[in-house]
Amino acid sequence: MATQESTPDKQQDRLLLLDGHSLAYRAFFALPVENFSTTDGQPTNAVYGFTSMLINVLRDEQPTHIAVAFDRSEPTFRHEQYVEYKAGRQKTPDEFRSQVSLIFEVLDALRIPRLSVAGYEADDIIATLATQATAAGMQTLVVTGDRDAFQLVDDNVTVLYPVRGVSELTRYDPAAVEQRYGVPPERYRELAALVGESSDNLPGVPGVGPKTAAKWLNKYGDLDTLVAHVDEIKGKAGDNLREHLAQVLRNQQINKLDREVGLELTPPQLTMGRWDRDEIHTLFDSLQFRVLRERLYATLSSVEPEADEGFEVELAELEPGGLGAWLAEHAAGADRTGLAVSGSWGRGTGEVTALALASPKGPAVYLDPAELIEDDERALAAWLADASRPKAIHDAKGPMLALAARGLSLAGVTSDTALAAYLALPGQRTFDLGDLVLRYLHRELRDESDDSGQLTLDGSGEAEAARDLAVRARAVAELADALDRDLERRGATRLLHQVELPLVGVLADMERAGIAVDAGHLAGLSSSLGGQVKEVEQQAHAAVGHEFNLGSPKQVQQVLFDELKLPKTKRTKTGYTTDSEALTNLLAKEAHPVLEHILRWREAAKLKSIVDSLIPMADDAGRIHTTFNQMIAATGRLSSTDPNLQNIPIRTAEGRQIREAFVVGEGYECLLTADYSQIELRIMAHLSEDEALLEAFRQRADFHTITASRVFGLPPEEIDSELRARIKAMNYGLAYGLSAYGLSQQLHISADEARELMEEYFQQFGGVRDYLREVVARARQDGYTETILGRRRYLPDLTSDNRQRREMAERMALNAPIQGSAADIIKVASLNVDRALREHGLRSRMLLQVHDELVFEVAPGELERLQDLVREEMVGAYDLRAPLEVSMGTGRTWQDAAH
DNA sequence: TTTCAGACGTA
DNA sequence: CGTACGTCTGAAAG
Repeated sequence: MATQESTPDKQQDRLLLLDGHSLAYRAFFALPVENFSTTDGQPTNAVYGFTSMLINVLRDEQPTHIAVAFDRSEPTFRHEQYVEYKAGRQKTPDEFRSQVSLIFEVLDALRIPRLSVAGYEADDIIATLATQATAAGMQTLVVTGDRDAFQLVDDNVTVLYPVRGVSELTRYDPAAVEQRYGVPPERYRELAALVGESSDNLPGVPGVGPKTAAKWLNKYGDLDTLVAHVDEIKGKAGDNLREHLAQVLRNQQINKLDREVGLELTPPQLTMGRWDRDEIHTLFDSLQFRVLRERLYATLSSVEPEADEGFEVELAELEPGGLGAWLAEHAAGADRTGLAVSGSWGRGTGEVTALALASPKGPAVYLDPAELIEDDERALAAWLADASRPKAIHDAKGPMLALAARGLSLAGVTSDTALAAYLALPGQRTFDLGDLVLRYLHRELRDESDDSGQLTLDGSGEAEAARDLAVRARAVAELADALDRDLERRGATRLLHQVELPLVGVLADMERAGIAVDAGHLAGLSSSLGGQVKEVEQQAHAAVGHEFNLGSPKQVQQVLFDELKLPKTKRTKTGYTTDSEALTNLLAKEAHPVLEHILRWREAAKLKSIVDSLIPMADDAGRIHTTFNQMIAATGRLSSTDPNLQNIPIRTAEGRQIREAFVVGEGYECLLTADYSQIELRIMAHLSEDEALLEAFRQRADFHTITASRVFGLPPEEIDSELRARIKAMNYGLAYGLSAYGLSQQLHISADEARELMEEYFQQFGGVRDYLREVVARARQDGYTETILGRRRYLPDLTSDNRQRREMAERMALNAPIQGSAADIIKVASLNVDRALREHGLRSRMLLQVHDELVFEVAPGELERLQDLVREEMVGAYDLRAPLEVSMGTGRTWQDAAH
């Protein structure tokens, strides 16, 4: 017996056994073959699903031993016992058969042993190996889509059974089997014999399901005893049992797994060999598995032990006045200095409590700006503002605001590690320095210097805080280098250096400027809306005859559906929706006055809450400062918080009154708004190169009318508002992955009409359809989409076997290049406008960015020059095949400046 | 106090 | 069964 492989374990060996056929077969039916084929037509859905599952289970279970068992095509001993075994099964489709050898190739490339024995099924091989593994003191994990394997489950053997496709595995240990089937694993065979297994053509007792079978087995203890007492069973089920007893006993024979198959390898020999990276690369390339390849590499590297070192810092102790010399010695070269700032920031300002600089060579310094003497402060200011002194910092905007509040400016930031990580991982919502350091450097964000703790200044936490900040500065410096390499690999270096990094300062300036509000106007709105809310509330209560909370969807549901018995609306997780769309539809069917009251109340209450949230936001100068977040939106857009000034109402007249509260500030002449017209549609035309769509833009008349005129074959003047509205919905909906069903809902037309409309649209604009298809197919291959500036969005769900998730990812893939390219363009425009304002020495300033709109505060006498400059920079931000157009408006208030 | 769901504001 | 966000509110969970 070969025993040299088995190690007297300090940690128990874990054997992973997979049933190759059953898993591949599952994958084959779970993944649509249209989406999983190579460009030359080889179907890969089964290989893909199998390999994906294999990678996941390697990652999650980290087995020490592994093998994959396969069935043979020859008949098995079960056929000898029962000729009808597995009869009536559909012949395996050719598309599946051709993939089995590909799976062999994958396993061979990964050096994973595969086993099959003539006359036996994969299950028997697995049963044999699991039995031997237990005897050898190993833990076994069986991954299979065949329920017969549940009979193997015990304290040492666990079955992982796929649910819903191939992406999720349920763990069956003895307790889980018992909970699911009501019998312990050793009784599972007996239960299956009673219930039957249709896929094996083993009929059970008619009318007996798992529940009844479990009840019987639990009552009598086991199948033999049940058989002995078969005459006691009452009812129809009892009659059926007696009638089908022979069948049950035969089932029990057949579903018993053979644990003594003769095999060439024993469990301790089932090790994963050293695999060749190049071989994997070539194979996965030929299968066009780019995403999977990355996942595989990530999985195999994650198996490597995670180093848990910290950082060493040598903290310099400076004499007062010594900073200039220290900086000259340690932070004057072309190498990057790590910078960490502590303090607080927000609402366009901030406060620095401390700084740490980690020099490229090693020594670090900790500074309390409040305690610096004038010379040192001057040296620090000069160094921070010196663009030729490269710096790395994590999330620079806040520190910039805090530094600015002390009159310090920050330049020369060649890496913002948070921003860089956002470009690498745009779907992530937070970019914690500690997490990134762990991910990229495999290190912990903690002090590991020999002398740590030695340098206690006064027993307070100050020394520790100093070291912590210095560690952050050192970590940022090292992380910046790792991220530089990562971004280079992802093709995002230019985007970082030419767009995102310079934008940080522009955003900080906008936040610092804020926008003036008319406090009196807001107060007036609040009270008038408050009056309306109260009034409508009373009307609503009167209409139903009692009080209820209009703000509670739950109570509204109760009133509408329980008390008033109005027709049920679309389901939500917890009940029936009461959203405005549903209530409006309800109103058309069954007008009850309370419906209107609810709608009006909601509208007024929403507006009031916006107004009331704005009022306390104004600073002493009467200005409101938002915070722009540059690292939230997965598409590359900015977002705005605290307050969100990107969703100030504009659609309704009442809402627009809120815009009137945003006014030009003292010392300025007026507000100017400039927005791109139909930027997303222009981008769609540009990317698709659809000639008809490009031509529609060239005509420079109303775009929706022109496109409608093409679709309906009518001259533009005969396009009424109804027809225009339909095509407008199409035009916009396309970029969101709108379906015929969705279109029909939105336009209140039948699904057939909607389908026809889409058909007619694509007859004229077929290039758009081709483009949208292509963009998804390409993203599936690459694993990501890309904008015009190379901003990526990673969409692993494009290959999910869950239809809902996959289709969601497909819509994201359609939209991301369009929305993201628009974000790229307005970012470039903001940068160029900002630069031009300074070059021309204008005092006017940029205040807000609202996705396709920029808002400016115009200094006296500068309006005309500003308009020219803004138009030029916005139009020139990117050369689209459907050239960018900008419309502008001016006025005392944001509302007046609308156009 | 925190978290979730539902509703609704914007592009 | 149309993308991307943020905020408010009530209600449930801690």
